[in-house]
Amino acid sequence: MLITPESFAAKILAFYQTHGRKDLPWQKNPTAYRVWVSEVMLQQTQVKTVIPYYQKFMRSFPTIKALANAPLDDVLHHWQGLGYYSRARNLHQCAQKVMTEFNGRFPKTLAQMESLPGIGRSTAGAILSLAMNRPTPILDGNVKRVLARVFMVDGWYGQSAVNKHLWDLTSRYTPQENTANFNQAMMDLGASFCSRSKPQCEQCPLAIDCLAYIHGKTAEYPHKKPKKTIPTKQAKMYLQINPRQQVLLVKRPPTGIWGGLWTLPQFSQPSSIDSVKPQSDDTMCENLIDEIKHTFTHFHLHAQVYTAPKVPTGQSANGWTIEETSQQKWHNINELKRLALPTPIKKFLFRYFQINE
DNA sequence: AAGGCGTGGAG
DNA sequence: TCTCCAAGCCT
Repeated sequence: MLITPESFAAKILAFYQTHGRKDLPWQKNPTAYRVWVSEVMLQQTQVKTVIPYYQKFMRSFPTIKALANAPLDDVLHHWQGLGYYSRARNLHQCAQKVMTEFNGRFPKTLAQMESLPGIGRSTAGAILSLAMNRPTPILDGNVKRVLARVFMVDGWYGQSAVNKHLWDLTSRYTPQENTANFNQAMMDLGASFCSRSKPQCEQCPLAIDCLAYIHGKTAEYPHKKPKKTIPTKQAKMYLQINPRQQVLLVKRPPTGIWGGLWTLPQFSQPSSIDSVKPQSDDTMCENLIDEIKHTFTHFHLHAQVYTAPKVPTGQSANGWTIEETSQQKWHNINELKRLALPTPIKKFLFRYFQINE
């Protein structure tokens, strides 16, 4: 016998009263702007990581108008270290769109909300429910985990059929009343008792209704994503300093890895061959000074950093190709801390030039 | 429909 | 040290 939506909502709302989080920075006077910024920052990012970014961001861009009028580079700088930088670009574009197309106020329908860049179905639902108390469901990782266990949903989240099933479930079980508290509580339950590992089912209000718990299979749900070995990309980076003590940096194209951020001029091997080591060309007078190893979601980066009097241009030997860039510029050393730099590049540069922070 | 897109915390 | 993956969206 499946739990009814009424009973489900009642239990979750009771949980909200006793265990719900009510003091997060974006929860005091939760305007659409505040909820939106927090929700975008929280995409695939933990609360603890987000909080300091959120607070600094709000001090710098207190209103959507201020955000829309800010240079994109400033927004990217505030996003430095958070990752998934297209979020910052979309956030900026979205602010401008809300200003010009919606007179500076977020729309109130789900369809209009979802039409905005960087706002998908779940983020739209979160803004509408948490900031406007409209009865829209959400489906973030926490809600997915709770539902996958309570209803023993088979399959991995990445499969569209599974995602659709979970959307059907959250739509059916999200109440029309008190939707804000319900949605917040579902996320809080998923983040606390119904955690990924070692869930505390004895304390969960849904324990007696939870199919996974009843069958002793909470550890099996949600199903894990199939693991794949990710490739390693080799790269050569060049640290070039001119007589005025400036360093040459390139701005990466808007899309792709590290989109819009400043990094070192870089040669890459399109195909990953782990055994092939890049070879220094003596005529270039290169000096290997450091090595950068960094792991992304879908590949490892293994880069050698060289100092060179001049960065090689065009097609290099052995199939090494220069990475596409949108812009290049000499930067003063003392201005590096104002730029949006990828984390491993920032660590290298700050270490090399002995910059603090 | 499945893969691209960051980083750091947890175990 | 290594694996897994977190308040997803876009293409």
